[in-house]
Amino acid sequence: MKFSIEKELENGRGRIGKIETIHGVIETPAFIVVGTKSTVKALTPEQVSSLGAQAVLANTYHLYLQPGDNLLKKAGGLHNFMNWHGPTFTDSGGFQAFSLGVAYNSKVSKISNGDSNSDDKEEIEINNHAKLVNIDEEGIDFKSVIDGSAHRFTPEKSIEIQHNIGADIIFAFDECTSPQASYEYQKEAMGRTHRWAKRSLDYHKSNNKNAQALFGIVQGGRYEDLRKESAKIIGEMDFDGFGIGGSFDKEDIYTAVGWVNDILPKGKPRHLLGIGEPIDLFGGIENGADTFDCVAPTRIARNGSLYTKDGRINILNAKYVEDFGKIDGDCVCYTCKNYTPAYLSHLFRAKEMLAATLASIHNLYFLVNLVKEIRKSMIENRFYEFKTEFLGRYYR
RNA sequence: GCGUCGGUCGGAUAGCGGCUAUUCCAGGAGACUGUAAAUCUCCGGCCUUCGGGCAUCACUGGUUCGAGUCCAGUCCGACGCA
Repeated sequence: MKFSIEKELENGRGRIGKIETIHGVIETPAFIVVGTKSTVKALTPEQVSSLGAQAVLANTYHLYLQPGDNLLKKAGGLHNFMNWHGPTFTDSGGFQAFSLGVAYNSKVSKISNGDSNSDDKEEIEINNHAKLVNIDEEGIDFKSVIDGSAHRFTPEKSIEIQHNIGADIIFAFDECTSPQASYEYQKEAMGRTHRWAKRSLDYHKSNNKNAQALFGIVQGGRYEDLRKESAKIIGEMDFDGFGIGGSFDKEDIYTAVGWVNDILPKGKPRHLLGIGEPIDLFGGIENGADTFDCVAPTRIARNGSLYTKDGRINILNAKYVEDFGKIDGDCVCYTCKNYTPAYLSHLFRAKEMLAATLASIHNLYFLVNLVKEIRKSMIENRFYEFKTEFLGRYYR
């Protein structure tokens, strides 16, 4: 993998660049499409490609459980198996430390809106009994979400699995924490993530035969001193690039990204893990993130929500039943060019599978294209104007 | 005409003398940020000073401290017999 910066944002940390992999180039900044189980839900790779996506991110935990990383190896790797021949990423399974841990069976999101009350703490207590993970210094015991069977991930194991899966860019094994975790816990988990980063890197260096790139992951929650410490420690390790992970406060994701990116080495790419609301993309790019991934566009699509330039809409609302106009104004995606709100409304109400496909195409196009527009605005030195104009309309 | 069974929210249901009338679907709204997710949450008689108050199980009476539930009659429906 090779990364180059072509231009930097004036009065900001942003950059325009490109990541070159043996499976193709990613022009950054870029929105990476999530395909957890080696498929972008509801879409064929041809559809993903034709809506403009440059790369796909799959998940180590899920593919390890099903169909198994050895099967992917036999299939000739992720690209061949899923018939996506562009660049790919795999997440390390570190997010599942959170989603199947304290977040299991709860409403806790990795993005906190600030207010934490006693009810939440009570909920966390309950979840400690239900959770499917147990974390110790050496690694994480996971229970399978498929059949409840027990599995153990260590940094070495995660990298071994990712080598078998064969994505172009892979991530160090980390622990994604809850935004509600205490400072003390964030610090403890961060220290563990740093030790795991070193072990991930060591294992990778001595076993990487396929020119895969390894990204280290910065943690530290919402605390400035921890974020900076993490960026320094991870940034000094010999990774090919970096992920910025973990939990954030909704209002200052960008602030935290800025703290980190001022410390990380400039010449290597930075991936902001799991972030992807329009406002977050502007904030992340402005503060020096190069790539993003997020389940939101495909998940909310399947649940009937669509991005429009005037904000999110719920196509299941009664007002769309007889709306034969446009879904999103002058949008040129396949869905908008060919179908009306009334038709999508019908497909969702009738629970037809095409609903998920058409909505996913639109939402992915919306975000992929938004990042491309942001990139273009940076090239043309009008990033701030574009940001003000877009967000002013989106959140009006 | 006789007999049997039955009428509970838009539909389908539970409820077998007692407290807030159950559940599913349809309907209305909301949520979703490195996917446990084609998922989840809330609303659904009227009034309210937000404490609560008043209704309601086809209809009319009755029994009872208390009735969707028991009794009688009426209306409606299904089935059976003529």
